[in-house]
Amino acid sequence: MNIGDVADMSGLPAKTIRYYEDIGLVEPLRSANGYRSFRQSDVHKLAFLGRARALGFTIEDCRSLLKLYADTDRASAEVKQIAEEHLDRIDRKIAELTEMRATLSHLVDACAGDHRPDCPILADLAMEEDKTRTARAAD
Amino acid sequence: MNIGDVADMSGLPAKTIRYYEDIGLVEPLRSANGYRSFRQSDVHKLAFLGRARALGFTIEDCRSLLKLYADTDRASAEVKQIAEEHLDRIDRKIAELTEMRATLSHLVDACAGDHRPDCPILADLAMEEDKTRTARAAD
DNA sequence: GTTGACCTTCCAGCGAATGGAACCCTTATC
DNA sequence: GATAAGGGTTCCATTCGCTGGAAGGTCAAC
Repeated sequence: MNIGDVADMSGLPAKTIRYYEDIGLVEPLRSANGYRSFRQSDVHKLAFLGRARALGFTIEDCRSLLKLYADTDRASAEVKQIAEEHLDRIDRKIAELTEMRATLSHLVDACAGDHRPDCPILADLAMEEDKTRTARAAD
Repeated sequence: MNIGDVADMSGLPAKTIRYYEDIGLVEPLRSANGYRSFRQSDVHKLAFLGRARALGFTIEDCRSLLKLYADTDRASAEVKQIAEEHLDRIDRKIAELTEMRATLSHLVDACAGDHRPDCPILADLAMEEDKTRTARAAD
């Protein structure tokens, strides 16, 4: 199979597939004309990568996961550890964003959003000495 | 003030402050010896930037916000629009992460995490035809 | 005069692709 | 046989927001 077909089947852009070959995640064969020639197993691997990336695993995680997948003697504990660490990362990210969201939506609500220049958002960012600072302290 | 003092006061690393000068967010003066010489207003601007970045605003947002802050004829609507767009970005990101989290924690829970090789996490990533796929479909 | 803590510039790298240029291969059509 | 469309190839640059490090200049204290 050529790269275009594989792109269609795996849902990954051809560019990304080439990149994945570059960094050693897949190793397609080559046809006589120099075109990459993908086996069924390559397509399967790429789809695996697509799903792992969609779950937010890093490329290095993906590399480990593929290795574990290939190793039928693996311990599921190893896989689970990678997934749990990733889950932690996600939780930390969500917590961070949720905090941002709270502060920001607070400020947005307080802003009239009209033609006048007075703006609690700017006042907060500038840490001006007014009620906005109190609002921040109250968070 | 030299960059080290400003770093301490603003909470930003010196490297970051130099970078912000590079991209035109601050324009400190220069002393005779070539050292950057920061005014009080520069420090204020940098602290503003630090807070805006902590809320997740992009550098380009920050540039706009600084411009609006400097413009006493601004309409608060302009500030609010930037903040609301950012809030949307945050909401979309949170939604994305929350979905990842749900799927992933599902899989983690289903994985024994012991010495045996059987692993629903890998099975799902590989889209193997078993109960895991059903679990995914049920999400 | 020498140490050590500052400061300077410039270049490279992170993650994970993505865009584009310049060029080759294949197939169909005129 | 020429040509055009639609594949494919490589390589280099760019994104975002810094961060690290090398190589060197400056300054105050001892």
